[in-house]
Amino acid sequence: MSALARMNGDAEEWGSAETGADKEISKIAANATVKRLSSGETLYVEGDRAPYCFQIVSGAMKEYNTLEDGRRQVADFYGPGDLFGISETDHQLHTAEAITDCVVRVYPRDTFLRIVAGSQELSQHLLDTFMTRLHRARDRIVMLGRMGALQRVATFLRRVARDQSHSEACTLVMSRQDMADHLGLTIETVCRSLTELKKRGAVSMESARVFTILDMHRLEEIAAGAE
Amino acid sequence: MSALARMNGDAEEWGSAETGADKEISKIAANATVKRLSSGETLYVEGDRAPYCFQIVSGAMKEYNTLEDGRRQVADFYGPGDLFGISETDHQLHTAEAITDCVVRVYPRDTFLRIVAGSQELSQHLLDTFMTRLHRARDRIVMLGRMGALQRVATFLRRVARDQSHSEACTLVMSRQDMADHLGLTIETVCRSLTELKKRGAVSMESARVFTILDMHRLEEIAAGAE
DNA sequence: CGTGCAATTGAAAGTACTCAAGCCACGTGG
DNA sequence: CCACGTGGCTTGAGTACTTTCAATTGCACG
Repeated sequence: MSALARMNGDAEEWGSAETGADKEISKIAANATVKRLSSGETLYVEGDRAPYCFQIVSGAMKEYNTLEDGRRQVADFYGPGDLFGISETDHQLHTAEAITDCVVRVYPRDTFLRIVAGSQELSQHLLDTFMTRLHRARDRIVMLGRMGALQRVATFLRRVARDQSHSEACTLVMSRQDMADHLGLTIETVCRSLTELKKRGAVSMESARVFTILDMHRLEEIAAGAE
Repeated sequence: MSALARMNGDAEEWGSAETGADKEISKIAANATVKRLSSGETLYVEGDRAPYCFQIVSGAMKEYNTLEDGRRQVADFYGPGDLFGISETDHQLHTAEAITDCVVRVYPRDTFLRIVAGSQELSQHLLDTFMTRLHRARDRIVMLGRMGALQRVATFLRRVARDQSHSEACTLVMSRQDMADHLGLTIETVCRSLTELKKRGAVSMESARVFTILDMHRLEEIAAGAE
């Protein structure tokens, strides 16, 4: 289950009643405080000391890097259940900003890591989370390194649709700018690619933030690189 | 310490005598068989079942994905000490190929994971490894998403030089094709970028595989995006 | 001293970017 | 209630950069 799915609140990776790590997780949750963010508000900035790590209760966030000249690259989007703000260093690698109004749990980093280390189950779970995230990051590396604009946008829509797992009317929680920054394109190129996908009958757009896949087969062909 | 450093045998992340996880690691090493590969030989292919994971004893390897049309994206390079071929799924995500003649240790995946799970220290270590790898993958995402060709090549050389940690005569273990596939460029663009870096006096090249940084400051400017 | 492969260079073509307008939905104020 | 402004989205024209295709050079090896 990917972050985009959780963005709609469809599932919870951490803190749900399903996993076997419940008791352990409640130990961690006991150490959490809760913070509310409005859309656009930033939670931390690249380079900050990182005494806390975070978990989304509701809403959606993005993590990104900013280059000297202001260009941005969003590393990932997160939704309900997702844990973020934790790395092998003690400072933040990215800037985190709310895409929508959010509620996040705040864990003291040291406590969090200590509790995780003490539970084989949690360790395993956290390791899986990072393996999956690495997997996703590498998929994006392939996309950024070797796919054209149309292919990137098609791939992105396909993933959003799959993650939302209902065939009708998928919602984009993020702006065109965020999509562009995620896909390594400009706003304009994202728009043009969407227009092209409409022109080819692969998708339709009910509004700027709502789309429907009309022809999954064609969309997949395009995502796979068909001209 | 990054993979490129280990490529020269400068350090060992796993299996060195330095870490505190020695006894645990020896338990794992006891389960290992050893395999020799010649340069160009492939160890596994994307989609293969993954009953084993691997660790380089000597030599250098690359892990890459191939798209339908033959384009490649190399996910990472690995050197002595590096562990690879392991993920959250039970099939391989990449193809692994020897860049030079190699010796690798082969671990049965299940045994490996069981032993790791049984040791807090090893779990911690493996988690750190994956966090670091995710960190590196995201750095590359920024590079691929937002940097131009010259900037990518400059960044790459700087990293190679830093990892080899001797200011003179750095060695490129990989071919131009591998560099191109790593940087999301074509061979030709890599060459032209190298030529441009020479022209600007940032580096010199003793041969196609050996370079020296003449002006680190300028190289860093270029890597940071100076025109 | 050829042969063959890797690396480099050149010219033409293509793709995404920049800059510049328009468009559209929505909220505000007259 | 409607005109107006704002911000996000879309479209267009020209430019810059990377790729593609095509030689050419350089180097290791027989």
